[in-house]
Amino acid sequence: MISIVIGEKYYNKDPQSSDLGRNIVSTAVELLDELGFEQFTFKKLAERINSTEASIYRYFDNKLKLLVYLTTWYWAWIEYLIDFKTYHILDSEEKLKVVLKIVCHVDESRGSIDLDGLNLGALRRVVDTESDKTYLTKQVDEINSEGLFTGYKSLCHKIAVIVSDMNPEYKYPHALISTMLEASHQQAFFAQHLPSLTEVSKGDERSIDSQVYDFLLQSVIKLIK
Amino acid sequence: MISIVIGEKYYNKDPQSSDLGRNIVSTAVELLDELGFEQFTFKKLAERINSTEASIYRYFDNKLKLLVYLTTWYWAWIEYLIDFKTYHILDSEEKLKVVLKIVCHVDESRGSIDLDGLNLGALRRVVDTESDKTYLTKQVDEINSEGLFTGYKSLCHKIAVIVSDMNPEYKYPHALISTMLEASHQQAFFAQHLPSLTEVSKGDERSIDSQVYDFLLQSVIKLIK
DNA sequence: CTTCGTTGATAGTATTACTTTCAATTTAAA
DNA sequence: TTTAAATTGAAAGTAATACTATCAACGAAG
Repeated sequence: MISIVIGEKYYNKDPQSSDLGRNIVSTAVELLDELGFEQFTFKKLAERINSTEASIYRYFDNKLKLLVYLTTWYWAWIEYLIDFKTYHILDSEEKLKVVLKIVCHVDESRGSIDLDGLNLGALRRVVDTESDKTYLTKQVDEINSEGLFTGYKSLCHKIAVIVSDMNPEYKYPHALISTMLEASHQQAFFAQHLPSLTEVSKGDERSIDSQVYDFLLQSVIKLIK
Repeated sequence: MISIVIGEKYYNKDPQSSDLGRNIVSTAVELLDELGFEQFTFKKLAERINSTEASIYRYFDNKLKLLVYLTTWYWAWIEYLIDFKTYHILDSEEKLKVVLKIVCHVDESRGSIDLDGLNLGALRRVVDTESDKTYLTKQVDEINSEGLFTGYKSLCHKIAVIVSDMNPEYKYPHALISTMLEASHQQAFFAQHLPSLTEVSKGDERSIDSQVYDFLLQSVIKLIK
């Protein structure tokens, strides 16, 4: 039994320390998935869990911070999966393939898996659609100076190291990986909502996830070599 | 003297048809640049131009639609520049280079250029930071079905055609170009606010814009061949 | 001279994003 | 076992947001 632990700078009171806290987090994921970040409010969340706005504010300053907490949890989980599934792999290229599969959710068992009581399918959709909003705000520098983006940075760096390992001459390992991580969301989103922006297609016999994987793997490998 | 014309589905009343309308649009760009989309309101805009909320609502349904209008204007302008600067070029690779230069704002004369009374520097920053919010919302499908994303789609397609021209075998022209267009914002943003996510650096002797251009050009060319 | 269209001014509503206070209850410590 | 501390719920309040509606003043066009 594993558990993702998130540092205290993300919240006022550790949501993992109480039933109410865990309930706030897991219900927030589902409500964000249903309503989207803009329509999501602490009031609605409070109603859903039969609690009050004031109680939720005791855990999180505001909904942006809650979103930052959730995305950090998500990236920490991805990083855990990477460590777990690649620690025995020696070949860098093989390692990179596994990493991209994890990032693109290829080979993932269907249905809504739960970990720490979180609906991972919903969390993934929330991250796909909303995670960019954690930094596309005038508060970026403030949030960043509090160290709240270290989860994403750490993941990006971990993968960039594999890239540098494959080709120490390659000039843009971090730029490449941040671009690819973003593309993994975007291409899946475009396939669903703006299909003319991508060849990745809902109608294809292969899943969207494996098409995105195909696109990213092919791109990354070719660029590094 | 040229002028970018935006279709009527984007507004209730054509902002180009009156002083007030033009003032709304040009001041909106500056206010969005200053405050960011979340803090920007029609009330604040009305105060800045000594008008009223009600008057602004006569032009635009809400601030999302205004943002969609502005990004559409921006992409239309980029597309105009592409047509203008590449129509005499026969070689596809040469064409693509020019296109990427335009997209990355390389060779652009410094200072805040004005076109149609718009502060293009501010508009560009707004597009870099806020444009993703036009589609990362639960209203995507609705907005898309009204045809309001055709500007971006058309630009993406225009560049994808050049890619297909260079290599008809390449499988992902649209996916590649949408990824690169997004990366052109992101990498510039990361260099400014989250520098550990990219090798593009403020401290470099070359401008951020030309570093991003270098990264994108090198990537795109290598992937197509 | 009249009518239409545009804008400004004012007011009003429901919702959001919080903060504050207080009482009830549960938990943990002495 | 009592006592104090921490947690939550309940209720109320505030300033701002995202609108909508009404009406009067004004200028331009017929």
